[in-house]
Amino acid sequence: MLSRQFVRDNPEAVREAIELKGVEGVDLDEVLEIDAQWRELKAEGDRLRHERNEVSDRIGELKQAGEDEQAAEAIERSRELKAELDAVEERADELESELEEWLLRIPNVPDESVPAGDDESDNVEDRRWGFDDRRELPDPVVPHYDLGEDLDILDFERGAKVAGGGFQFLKGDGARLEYALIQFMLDLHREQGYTDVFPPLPVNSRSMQGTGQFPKFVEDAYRVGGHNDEPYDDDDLWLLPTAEVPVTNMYRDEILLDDDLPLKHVAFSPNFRREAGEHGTETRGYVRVHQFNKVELVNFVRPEESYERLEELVEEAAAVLERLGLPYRVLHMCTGDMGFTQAKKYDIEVWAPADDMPDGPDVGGRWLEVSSASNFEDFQARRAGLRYRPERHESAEYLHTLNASGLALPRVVVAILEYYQNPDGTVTVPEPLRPYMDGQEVIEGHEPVGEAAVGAGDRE
RNA sequence: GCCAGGAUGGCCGAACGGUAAGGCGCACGCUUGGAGAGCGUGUUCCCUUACGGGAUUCUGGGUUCAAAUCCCAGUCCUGGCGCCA
Repeated sequence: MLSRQFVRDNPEAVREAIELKGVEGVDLDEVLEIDAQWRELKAEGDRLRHERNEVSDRIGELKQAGEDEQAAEAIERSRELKAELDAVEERADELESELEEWLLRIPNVPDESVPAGDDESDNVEDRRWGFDDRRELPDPVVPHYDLGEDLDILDFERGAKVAGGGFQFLKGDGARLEYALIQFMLDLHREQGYTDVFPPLPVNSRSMQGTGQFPKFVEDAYRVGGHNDEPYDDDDLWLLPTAEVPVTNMYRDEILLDDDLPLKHVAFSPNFRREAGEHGTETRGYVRVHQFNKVELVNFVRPEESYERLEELVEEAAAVLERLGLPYRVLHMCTGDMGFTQAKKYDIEVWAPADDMPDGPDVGGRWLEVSSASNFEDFQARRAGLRYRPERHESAEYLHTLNASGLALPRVVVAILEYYQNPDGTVTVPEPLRPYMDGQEVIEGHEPVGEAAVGAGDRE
């Protein structure tokens, strides 16, 4: 949320941000008008209340002095003032809550360093890593969704049976690979100075609003009880779409010490997203699912340090791919492709070589986003009441929040299954993961269970 | 889930219908040879160019001319009982 002061003082910058980010239904002129009216009523209310306070003081004094007649007059005057005041303040409160509603729907303003652009085609590639000395790959590379079923380590059909489309089982070495990745990532980030947090998985509405998911993106969330269309209040529960929500809200309405900053938390959690209307070959398999695991990095920093921290944050997330030897690129997101809450954002995309996509790299395959590193400046901090005290005697200020995935597990699994694939249909386990898999070097797959085994031709 | 008690500034803590004591911490100033102690001022949010004003005792309602104080509902905390992987 932007401050009222900022919106008042920089209407053009706000107008531009609304347009760039394609936010509809926000009439800035009306917002400014409401703000002006509210301030007027506020001044009038303050004046009336001041007078009433004076009268009230006098009643106390008169009563003490035993001047009952004069006290009765003053009480009468106080009654009149109260009636006037109620009318003015009721209207002022209405305007103020309208104003708050609007402010929650106004997007963050992009930082000056963000490249201008309309959509994803205008994003600027920052750098590529790992393509010069890449592995020799089988031809063709089998897509992860086929290979995963061949090896019987990914099972989408049974996931759909048990929970619905978009849910899956990881089995045997598939599950172990996932666990290994989680432990590996947590260990790496701990080396980078992160403190572990394992968050609650349901979060209340207030938390979803604090990080900026609500009110705009209610339809993407899984609600615990009740329908998403039904009205909700601050206490209703939702399954977290990312650990960013509980971890950023962890210090909500608190004041941190200057010494606490920068505060770096790493959180592992499953994530739940409805992904309404997202289907097709680009999302086939383990690429866009309703439940997935993610290791999330959340930073709380002093405002003057947030942009430097963002650069470091990208490195911290990318380090996962470098240790695993997976080629990737970093994209500088343009103004038109940034989300509602971000002031600046980088995407890290890993290379998945199997499915050639038009916007993939020249060597074939496609890019899969595994992390977004974002600086929210004080946008989330203001929504969530996250402050710190720069100097001990000074008043508290909003701090800056940042986060990045470090990383989203499924797409890393996809990249491993495709990039570390061998011609015989096995998958080499990247070296750094072996210690987490009892030294296992190769994933060779499993015998299928049930009648599927007959189809595989492995039984007499 | 039931019963009882509780929630006051950065922290502790008083006031229990008449408009928020006091202490600690922190900052600045005075004082001092220096340090400490002492004294003074300040230490939440909003409106206002300013002067100044308003709000704020967990949250939301209610009673009253007036609510930290009385009543109702809720949230959270503590203790006891119950249940439980």
